[in-house]
Amino acid sequence: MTIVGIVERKEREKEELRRKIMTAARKLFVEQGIENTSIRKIAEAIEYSPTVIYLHFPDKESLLQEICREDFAALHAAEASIGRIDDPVQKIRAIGMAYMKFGVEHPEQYQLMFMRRHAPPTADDLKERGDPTCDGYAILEHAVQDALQQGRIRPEYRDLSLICQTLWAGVHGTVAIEITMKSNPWIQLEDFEVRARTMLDVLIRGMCNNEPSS
Amino acid sequence: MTIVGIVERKEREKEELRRKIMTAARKLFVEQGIENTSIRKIAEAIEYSPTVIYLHFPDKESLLQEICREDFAALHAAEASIGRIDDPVQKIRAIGMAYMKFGVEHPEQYQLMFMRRHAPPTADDLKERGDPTCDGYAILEHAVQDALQQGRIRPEYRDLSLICQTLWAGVHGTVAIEITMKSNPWIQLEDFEVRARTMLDVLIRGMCNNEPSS
DNA sequence: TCACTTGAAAAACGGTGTTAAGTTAAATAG
DNA sequence: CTATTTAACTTAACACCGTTTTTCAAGTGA
Repeated sequence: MTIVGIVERKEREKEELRRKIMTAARKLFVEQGIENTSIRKIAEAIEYSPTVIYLHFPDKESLLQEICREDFAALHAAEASIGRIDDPVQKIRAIGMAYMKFGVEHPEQYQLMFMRRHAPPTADDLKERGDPTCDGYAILEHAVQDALQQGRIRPEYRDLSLICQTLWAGVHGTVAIEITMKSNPWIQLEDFEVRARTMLDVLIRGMCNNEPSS
Repeated sequence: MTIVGIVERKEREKEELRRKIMTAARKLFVEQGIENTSIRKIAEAIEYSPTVIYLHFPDKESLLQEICREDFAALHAAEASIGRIDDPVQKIRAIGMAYMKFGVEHPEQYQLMFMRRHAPPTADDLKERGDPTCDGYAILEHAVQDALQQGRIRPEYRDLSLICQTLWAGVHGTVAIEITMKSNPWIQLEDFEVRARTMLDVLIRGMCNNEPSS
């Protein structure tokens, strides 16, 4: 006769192993880079055979996406941790700064999230759960919405998502260049802090009505 | 007795094969994507054994970089083909547009050039030839220099390379997002043309002194 | 005890970049 | 003309990779 708890213990163990895989994988990503991290190395790190990974994830891409999902949550948390800022333009600035800071402090995760072509939508995945990226994106959208409503945005920009995507492109470009070109001997980049601040200044000045500059 | 021409013919043939490898490789990159292009596939395309490629390039990375170098020349040509524009700010706008156009029209090449971490500098390569990227970059630098001298840049921006890198980050972000996120079902991007134009407007308005907007 | 499910591992498949060892044809020297 | 060297090229192999199939052993239910 089977004790009731036994199946629960099994599920718990299974979940534990899944977690073990994901944390080991992320650790390897961060320490050795994404393309140097193989299924076999992950398996070795957790002291299991490579095949057990396939009992928890259909393929490597899914494992990546699952890690990605958690990292999106981390980015969301970073943005959400910004205290209440009443001035929506200052809020936008703070969000942009938090975004870029996250990017350079977690370059491997950032590459996973924003610098890889994503796999086509598997239809299942489409309905299963909401867009993982939109949490963080929604925070920006909200701030921009506020700015729009308070008449802080220049009149020629009325399209919310166009504004957001332009801001996003600016900060993304700054982070992406830092990650990609940091080790490039041909280009000597200015200090990242300075570039980040300059980008935000330029974007905000270019999009917003003239206000007392920060 | 050795005919003089014979060694030259050999060199010519060797150079021909080298060219054949590079054009086949680029063709495969463009048609099937970078990560789907293997040494073996390139070899098959030119109807030689895989090893012959290693007689012309020390490794795959070097082949990539060599192709990269040619593509930088193409980008340079695209920027250089811009006609003479006297207004330096308009010139900057045109350069930015040409850059972004090149990026979306040659996404695989663009990824090769600007969206991969480059290998560490092999010391030999350092002295051998100049920076391949600086040709295109120099054009932008020149235009910004003009704008600076003509007092078209806001007084808070005096550092030439900081200005250039900020502009670059903006247009790069726009292109990179287009390439990476085009196939992402979660995000529906605005029309690329619109985003590109908006980015340039915002950057220029944010950096330049107020002038009659274009 | 015996059949059956289940979790994990071993082995294998087809692919990758790369290297070492052969082969073969051309160019040279005597 | 013939022998030898050289160069171009291929074949075979190595060590990886992601993934699938097969095998195995331990636990479960009757």
